[in-house]
Amino acid sequence: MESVSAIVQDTPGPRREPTQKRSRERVERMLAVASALIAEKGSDALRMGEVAEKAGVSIGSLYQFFPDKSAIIRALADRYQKESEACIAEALASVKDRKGLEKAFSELVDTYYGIFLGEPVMRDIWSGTQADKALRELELAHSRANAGMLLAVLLRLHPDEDPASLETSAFLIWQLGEATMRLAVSVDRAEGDRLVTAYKRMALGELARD
Amino acid sequence: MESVSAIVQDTPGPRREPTQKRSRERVERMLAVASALIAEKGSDALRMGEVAEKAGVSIGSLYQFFPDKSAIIRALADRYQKESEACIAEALASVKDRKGLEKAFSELVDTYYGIFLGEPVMRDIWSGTQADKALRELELAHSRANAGMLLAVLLRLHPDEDPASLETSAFLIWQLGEATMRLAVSVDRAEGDRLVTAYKRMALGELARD
DNA sequence: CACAAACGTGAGCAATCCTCGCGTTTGCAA
DNA sequence: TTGCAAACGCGAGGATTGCTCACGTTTGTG
Repeated sequence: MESVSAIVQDTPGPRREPTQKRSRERVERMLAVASALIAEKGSDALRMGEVAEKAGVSIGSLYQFFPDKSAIIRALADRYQKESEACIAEALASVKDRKGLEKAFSELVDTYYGIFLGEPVMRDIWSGTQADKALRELELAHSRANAGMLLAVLLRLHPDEDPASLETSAFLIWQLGEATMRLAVSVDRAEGDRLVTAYKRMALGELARD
Repeated sequence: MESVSAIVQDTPGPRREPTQKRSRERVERMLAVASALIAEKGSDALRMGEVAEKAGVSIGSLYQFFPDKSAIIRALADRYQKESEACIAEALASVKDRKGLEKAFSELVDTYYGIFLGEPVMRDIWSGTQADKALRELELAHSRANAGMLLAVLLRLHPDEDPASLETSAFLIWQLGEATMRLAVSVDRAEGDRLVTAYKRMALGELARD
């Protein structure tokens, strides 16, 4: 938690935190504009000058709250991560046995796939196209956090299994799930659906391993 | 094959093909310098001016043979792909039955992992950090070609299986293998080894599906 | 030897990220 | 109310870097 927020905001140096109501609204506008521009043209084509102009602020104001371009993207990524965490927690909350885990996992994958298909910004940010070290580290931190929720269930269901082995399984299953999502949304819909189905089969096989 | 070479060289517009011996040697120097710089500082930090300077050529000469920065990286990627293809073909050549496939696949994964660990340039290029559309397409084309070799074996071993389903399996297994490699080399060695082992288990499970 | 095509050059253009010095507004305590 | 420090806001311009282009040089060929 601590380290994640550090990656989100503080990499090149601290920036002013908006304390007044006026500037908080301005920051919201900046993020909204950035999100719209990424949805439209992709994060590679995001231009700081355009964000400032469309948000009705100066370039200087933009840099008062975001230390660099990547910080805007990381801030957006962090919002999506909060939604993801809630979504995963809800899906896994009521799991009581292996059968329940399989059902919950399968539905979670479908939900995630739907989110990936429907959220162009999230898709763009996590499309593995980021030449940005801080963003890669943030993604890894998010992924570990998400895998951790899966691990918690596995530890509960398999208390006599080697915890380190379960952790590796959970982490890999989660990472490969994200890789599958990225791949599935980059090919046509029919192939994407088949890939997600095949992934679920592979992941469930690993989850069923005793 | 046709489309791959198109992605490698011709995206922003054709450039001169080196016909004289002298210029071929110069192009080799440019690629060697670029490779060394990527190994040292990563492809994000590759500077065209530095490549030209260290190769002892002018910036203009560099752009006569590579239409843009990404073309240099794609040219290097293409060389590694040729090695990969040979490596995969050799590993899968003598597969006669399912048992043989499992052994060959397992060894192939180990070999690939070793290559990833030992080749900083290849690791960097395929680290999923490329904000470069042409390079992403090239990676997909390479991956489909490699998955195709695995598919050929599967079709041979399972002639009565649905070919479309086998193709999806082969493609996903290959893509997730590459994802696992990228992940494994980005964490510490011990965790990387565990992840590769877990991946092999998952992939072999999918390969054994009848 | 003439000449066309390939080769080689580097100053400089254009795009873009980000800084910095300075003016303005806000909240608050006296 | 008023004085003031801190927060806010601004945008010209510094710095970097990918890439172009007009021109000079070398090479192969009839």
